[in-house]
Amino acid sequence: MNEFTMPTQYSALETEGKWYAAWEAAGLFKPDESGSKPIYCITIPPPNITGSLHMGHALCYPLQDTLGRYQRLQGKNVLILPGQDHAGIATQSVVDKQLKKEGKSAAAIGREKFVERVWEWRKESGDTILHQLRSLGCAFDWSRLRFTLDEEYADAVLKVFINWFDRGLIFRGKRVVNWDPILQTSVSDIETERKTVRGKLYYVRYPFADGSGDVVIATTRPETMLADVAVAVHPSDARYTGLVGKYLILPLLNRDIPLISDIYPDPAFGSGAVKITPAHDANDYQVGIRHGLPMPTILDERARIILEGTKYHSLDRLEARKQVVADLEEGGFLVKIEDHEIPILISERSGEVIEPLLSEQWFVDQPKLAERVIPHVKAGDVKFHPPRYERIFLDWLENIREWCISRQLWWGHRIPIYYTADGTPIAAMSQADAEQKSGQAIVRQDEDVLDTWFSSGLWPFATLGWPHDSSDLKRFYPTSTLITDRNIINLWVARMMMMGYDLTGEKPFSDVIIYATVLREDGRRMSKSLGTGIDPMTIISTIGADALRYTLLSQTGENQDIKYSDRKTEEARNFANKIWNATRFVLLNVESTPAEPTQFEIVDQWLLSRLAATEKEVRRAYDEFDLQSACQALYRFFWSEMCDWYIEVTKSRLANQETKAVPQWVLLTAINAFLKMMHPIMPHITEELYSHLPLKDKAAFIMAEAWPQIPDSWTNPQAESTVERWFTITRALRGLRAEVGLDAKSQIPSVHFVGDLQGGDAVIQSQARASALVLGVPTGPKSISTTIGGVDLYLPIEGLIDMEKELGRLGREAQKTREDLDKLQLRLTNPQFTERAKPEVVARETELAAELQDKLQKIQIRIQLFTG
RNA sequence: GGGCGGUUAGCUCAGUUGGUAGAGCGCCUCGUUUACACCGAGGUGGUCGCGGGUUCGAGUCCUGCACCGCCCACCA
Repeated sequence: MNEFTMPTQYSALETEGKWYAAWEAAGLFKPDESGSKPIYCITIPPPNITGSLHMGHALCYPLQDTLGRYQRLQGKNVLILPGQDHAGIATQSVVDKQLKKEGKSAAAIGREKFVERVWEWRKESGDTILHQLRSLGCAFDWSRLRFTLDEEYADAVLKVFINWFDRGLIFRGKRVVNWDPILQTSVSDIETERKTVRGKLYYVRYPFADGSGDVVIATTRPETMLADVAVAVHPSDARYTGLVGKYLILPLLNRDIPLISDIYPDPAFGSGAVKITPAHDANDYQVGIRHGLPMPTILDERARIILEGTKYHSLDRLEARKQVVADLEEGGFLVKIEDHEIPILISERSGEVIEPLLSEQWFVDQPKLAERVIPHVKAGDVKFHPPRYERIFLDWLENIREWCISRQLWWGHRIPIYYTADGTPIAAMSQADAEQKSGQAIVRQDEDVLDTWFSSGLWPFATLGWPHDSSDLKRFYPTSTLITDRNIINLWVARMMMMGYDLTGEKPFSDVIIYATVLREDGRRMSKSLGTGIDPMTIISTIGADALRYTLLSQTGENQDIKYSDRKTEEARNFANKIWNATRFVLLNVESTPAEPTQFEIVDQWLLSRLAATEKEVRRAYDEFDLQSACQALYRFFWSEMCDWYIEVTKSRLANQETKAVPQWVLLTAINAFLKMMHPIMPHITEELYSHLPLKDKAAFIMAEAWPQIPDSWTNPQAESTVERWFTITRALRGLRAEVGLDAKSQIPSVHFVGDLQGGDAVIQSQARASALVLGVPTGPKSISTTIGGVDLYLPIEGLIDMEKELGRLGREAQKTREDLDKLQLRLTNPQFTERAKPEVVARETELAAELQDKLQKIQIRIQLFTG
């Protein structure tokens, strides 16, 4: 396709596909293997293999691609390393559901077959999202693709476990953990969500064993009384003075339990007495520990009651609640029921209410690891963008707790713990290793797998070959930038920091960018389950990846949320079309690169100066991850300055053989620079247009180009202010003609002016479409007029317009001017202002007041002329 | 309960160290000029959430409050 066959509408669909293949074939996604260029590296947040592209991804991954492309243009050796996360719980759920549909179950087919089955599933449909990232234009190095269950990666994970186990950073313990009764595994605190629901508060009477009255307790979960081992009251609570130490009869089960004293109960809440169920409540567990209480468990892994020989046995927890309440009532133990707001924990994965459950799990000593990270963050070794997230991050690290890393799943890294006959745990890479290590026979391996975040915490270095001293690790680690969303700052970023500092001795990355959440236009969340999501692939296949990228990236700054809307993608599409057509215009007018001119006109200098300013701003914006400003600067330069003004002003010069060389050169230079600066955000269209530019020295791809080098000498404030004054005058003239209803196309016979046009006569005349500019006040016919930038403009309009209307307009203008002037004078006559304000401010406002004064006088004269 | 972000034109948002409020879209008027109607020209539109304070001067700084959103938190 050459410029003459370029259609007048840009078709993203025809353009985008071909370039991705071309870049990849040219090896542009891979870093240089040799050379001394500075390094830029991102290991992308690995999407889940179960995932498919959503709007969050459509922001996150192009953002990383944009930074990578920018850094390439800046001459860096760039590696953007892609990968995928095995996503333990999510993936296991998917396959579980499939099995269920087939009438099978994981339990029935067994661990080995199940894991095989998951691998099969991954082969078939686990790569969907990787293909989608390609259609977004992401220039990732697919030759280095990593998966958290790759053999090498898995090796690294196990080594970390063993290392930490041997150092005492990993230990086994019996704790109350968050149990998900649907997934039937423990989940960590940060994988749960707190909610408040309307519920009931039950007041229950526990009689004293000696028949001397009773104690009333309040509970939201009466069914757990079946596992009560005590009732606690606060030591300062006068109501219970002298009663502590006595025994109570646990209703329904008729067991004796002690009344104990502990600081946990809040005397102001309920009756001040709390039933203690250590195995099914984290707080009660602490009380149980403090008092050495027994900790019977009465719920199984599906949250059913396990109490052989009672009527409650095998009831679901909610069924059991009804039964217990009914029985309490019947037995006369139920005092009252109140409505109550109950805080509950929801498992983020299954949506099920979490059951606190006492069980044996593996833990990581996070407080110890965090200690090492905190000073580095405080010292600024790792910077957050926006910076407010640093505080949030540190707060969490400073209050961090143990991390439960064992999951009762099959899909994942199986915990490398082997037990000898006497139950001693040995951490080793294999059973053989364990036997060698312990000198004993191994009877079994731990059944659990590791929390997915344990393995993804190693991402920035395990993907580069750690723990081996690989050349990639040496060259690309520490990585440069991490881009992620705020929901996983604690879940993932913190883990990478702790693991990175502990295992590599270095920070995993220098900058952490937290990007905005993409909401719907109405401000609601996009959610697949609610059907409120918008599929990015649909957008890509209608208006193109570039437009989608621009839509999201042009809203990306320090904001917390951005709203997606079709109107915005339309804007982006229009911008792409504008870029297409303006370039098309230039190509129609420029057949080859002219030599660099030695003489420029002022408008040329103006555009080059604007280009210089734009380049500076865009570079600053990219460097500070402020893509919003980058887009704004590029949009303004291209559309307002280059298209609306420079091209329009220059058309006549381009039509003339004698004068066309200079504007041709300027336009080509501006477009070339613009396309490079725009390329990181809109890679396809810029690559396409670049390929058509008739440049002498040109890289094979814009992607492999260098960032535009703008000479300092192009910065020309003088030219900028002069030319912008011409434009202001032009706009004023256009305004005058529109005011009186003259067609925009028709020529005005002549415009009179008084004042200095600073060489802008020709530009003003042509852009305002006047057939002549005449110096001096028009003598004969009546005119409409205005004063702008120190120039009085007169448009003779006798017979063309309604004189009454014009008088009205002049009256309004006079009034507005007077109001402005009054405000200013009020300030200028205030000694407080003239004495305390900065002298330059006073000077400027004094000058402005003089101008307004002058303008007002002239308007008044015109009114007189008109009426006279 | 604690913390963070937001509140500026009908809509979505910019607004640098305090110095007469901006963009895009929408709306209105005009327009088939050697790119582009996914366009061009002009215009309408804002007591900058509310109340105090600092200052000659506040969208911008301080302080209360309201509303929206997010995060953290062991009250049965």
